[in-house]
Amino acid sequence: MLDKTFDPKTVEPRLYAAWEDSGAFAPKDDPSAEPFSIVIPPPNVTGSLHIGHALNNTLQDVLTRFERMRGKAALWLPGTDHAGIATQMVVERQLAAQGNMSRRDMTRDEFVAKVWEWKAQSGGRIVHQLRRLGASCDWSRERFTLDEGLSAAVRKVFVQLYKEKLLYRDKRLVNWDPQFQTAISDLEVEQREVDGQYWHFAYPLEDGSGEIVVATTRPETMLGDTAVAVHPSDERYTHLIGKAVRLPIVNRPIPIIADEYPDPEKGSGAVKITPAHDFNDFIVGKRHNLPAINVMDEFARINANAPEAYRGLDRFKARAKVVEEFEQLGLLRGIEKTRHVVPHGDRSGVPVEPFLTDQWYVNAKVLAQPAIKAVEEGTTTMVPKHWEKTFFEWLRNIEPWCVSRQLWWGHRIPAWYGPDGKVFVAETEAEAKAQALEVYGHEEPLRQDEDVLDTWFSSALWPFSTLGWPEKTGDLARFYPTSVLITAGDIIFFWVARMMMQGLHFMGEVPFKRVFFNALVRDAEGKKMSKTKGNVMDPLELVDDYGADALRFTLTAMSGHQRDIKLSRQRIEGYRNFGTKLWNAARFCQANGCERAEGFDPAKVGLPLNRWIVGQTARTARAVTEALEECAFDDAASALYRFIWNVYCDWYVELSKPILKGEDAAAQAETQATAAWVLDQIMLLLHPVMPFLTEELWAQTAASGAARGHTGFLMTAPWPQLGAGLVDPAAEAEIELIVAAIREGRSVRDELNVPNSARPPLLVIEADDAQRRTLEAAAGSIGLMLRVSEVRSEAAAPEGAIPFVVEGATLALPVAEFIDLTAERARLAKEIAAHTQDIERTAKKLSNPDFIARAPEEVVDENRERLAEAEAAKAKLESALGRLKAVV
RNA sequence: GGGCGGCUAGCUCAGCUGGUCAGAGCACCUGGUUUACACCCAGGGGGUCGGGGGUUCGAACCCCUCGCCGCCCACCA
Repeated sequence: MLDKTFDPKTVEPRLYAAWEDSGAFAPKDDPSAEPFSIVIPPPNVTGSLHIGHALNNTLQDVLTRFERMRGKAALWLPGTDHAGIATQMVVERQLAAQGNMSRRDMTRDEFVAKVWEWKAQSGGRIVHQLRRLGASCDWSRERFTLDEGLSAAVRKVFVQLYKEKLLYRDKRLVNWDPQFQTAISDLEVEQREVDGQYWHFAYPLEDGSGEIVVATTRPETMLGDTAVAVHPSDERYTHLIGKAVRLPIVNRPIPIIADEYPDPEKGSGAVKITPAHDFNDFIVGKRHNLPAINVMDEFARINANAPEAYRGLDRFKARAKVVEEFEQLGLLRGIEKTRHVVPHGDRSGVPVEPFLTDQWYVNAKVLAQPAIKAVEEGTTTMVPKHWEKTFFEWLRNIEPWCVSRQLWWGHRIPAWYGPDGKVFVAETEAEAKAQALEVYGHEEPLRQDEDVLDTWFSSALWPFSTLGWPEKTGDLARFYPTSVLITAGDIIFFWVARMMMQGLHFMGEVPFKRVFFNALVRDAEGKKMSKTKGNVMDPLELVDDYGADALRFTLTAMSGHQRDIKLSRQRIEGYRNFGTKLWNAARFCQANGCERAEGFDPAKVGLPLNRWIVGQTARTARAVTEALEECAFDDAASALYRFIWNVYCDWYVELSKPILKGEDAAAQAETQATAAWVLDQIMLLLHPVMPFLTEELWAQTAASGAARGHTGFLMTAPWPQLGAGLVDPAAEAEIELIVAAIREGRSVRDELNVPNSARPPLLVIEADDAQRRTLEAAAGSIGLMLRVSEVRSEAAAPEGAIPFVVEGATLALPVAEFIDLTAERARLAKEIAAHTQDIERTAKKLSNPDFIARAPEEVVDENRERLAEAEAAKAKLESALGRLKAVV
């Protein structure tokens, strides 16, 4: 006998180990099986499982398990990302904590060795946490973005793009993170609104004839000013164009130039131009051939290009000093408080500095075109659809992608420099040397580029590099393009778009046919979870408290097309209860001898109740299948929930009780077999979402084993394929009538406060023969569920009987002695009012000639029927009310 | 400034290509020791579908407009 409740704590680890040991997570070898593949969004190797991962990976597992059961060769390929900056930070922090040793106190090789050491010890914790969720990844294929195969892929891509001139080295302004002393890409810059001020500085004219006032929020950059720009149409300054100002402090003459860039409406209309420290100024500088004077070093300290007194000063100290000096010089014309946005490094949190350096760039504009086209043509589709707009918006306005990082942890850039600075890009040093030999005619020492690649450069290759590319592996041939990508929307640019670009470029095919963007999980109040707010929900803790299945079902059920999910413990608890409900239904079946019968054919059952539940099962199987095919996870979950709880448990099990406990052996046997068969279908259909509970039930209902035609795990059992032929409309009509009679009858009893102990008969007053037969045949169930003594036909409702109308039939409960007449009058009046409203609305519609003329015929007919039914029901109730009044 | 989402019962949300579409779960109220389940069962109350306008025989659903809420992108003169 099953325990009273399912115990996830003991079952989950046991089952997971058993699945994993059995090899069931690997795709089956059968070459005729259709492939299905998902590559995991590789979590940072430093990461630990958060609720967003739980959502994302639950959905991947649901699809993987579903497709595996459907007989496909299903591969869910796991792995982790080396996460350049994040990991380097973690290890640096750890080093600092341990022995005050900084990365800069050791060689690059020593530091990288430390990181690997760290990775071996504590990296990849997250992949173990994924197992707790039940993730059926093929761990034998697990990859890491820095492992040898993936590194080879990175080098090959770099070299090829370079040869194709889609990757190049360029000196231009980058977003520089002074905290980490590295360039970062546009996407890693976060705009934060902060308090700041404008300082208005007067720059004296060289000829002593006056001054021109400029405003700035970054006074320290004036040390690198090389011009002052005014708008050509700005009459205030026309006469100054071509003259020069003498830059204070620096004491350098710089020209006043005319350019379209300054906005005469803003500030003084004159703008200081610092090409080396401002993106707009850089462009202006190019136009006018201005020198770009870089006045900072990689720590954002003032460098030797500035006057002596400033050298070595931090940018903010320099700022204060510049302001002070302007004041002393009597050239400070004003200070104005402002609130403005300042770009910050998303990892470091410090303001980034536009910085003039040599970096490697990818020509994303070119690579973007096929990616745009693939989505436009639907080769790759996005769910929810609106993400496609976001995708297009970014790709159509894409800028060159800065891919070099001044870090140590990552893929070292495969470029070598000769003594004269000539660059040789090659997959190996040997090749680079060979190239150099060609050029120089003799051997020259080469120096490899110190930088590493943006982490996302390797992530972009993930869908094919993990399958073995550039080798022509069997996996690559079989599983690329992958079937679907499930990811969070916040990395659509970082990752999804770049995979599209690289996948199309190197494989000639999209990396995935469909992308599902899962929502962002927030707390119950809708706030973003964060450690500082203390509202983080730890998925592992939730698994401990409610079981993995409850969490999985919750996340699945809530993952509609919303942008975010508000998660509460209460929800999870509700779905935990759902699991228990099913568990107990199985327990009921077990206690009542419900086992699969050898050779059981659902199409051949005879009892209407059984024909009905078989049909409902077929409908549900179809609904769940279709939903999962469309990534409509919430629809799948709600179809399951409804069927299991509100159909199988609430009605089928209840209605079957008299049969199971009754005398008719044939009916009993058929019902036992049917109940067990349906329960099996339920386990199968629910398994992708609740794998543990269903697998355990499957094992514990082993009495059905032989008849199942499948030995071994539920997770490898075939997905139900139930034809529409199993739906029997006649059986449906019968059960619907019984259900409606019980519902209505209960409502009557409750509203009139008929005591539970009362056992009146249910009288069938007006009904067609079929209805009469159905109700009488179901007397056992109705008796039990409606607490009536019998179901019997009667020509007319006796005095004081309470009538109610169901599917056009009039039934009555003779309970006059128990009831409060006032309550009954109120009940009847309420019913009548509801019908009256319906009648009015429908009649109004039907009296509209335009409606009759223009609405489709079936809609008109439908309304006519509806009106007739409502009028009939109302009439019956009114006569009942009339009789009631007569009695009083 | 540009773009995107959302605004439906107290709360969280379903309602796809306009015609039983006004729903579900939770919460709430009432009643239940019916041997599957109190992590349960039965019944009940509750919404002029953000405001306004329009298209239509008919709009929560389509169009326009306004209003909030949230997100993304751009933007340190």
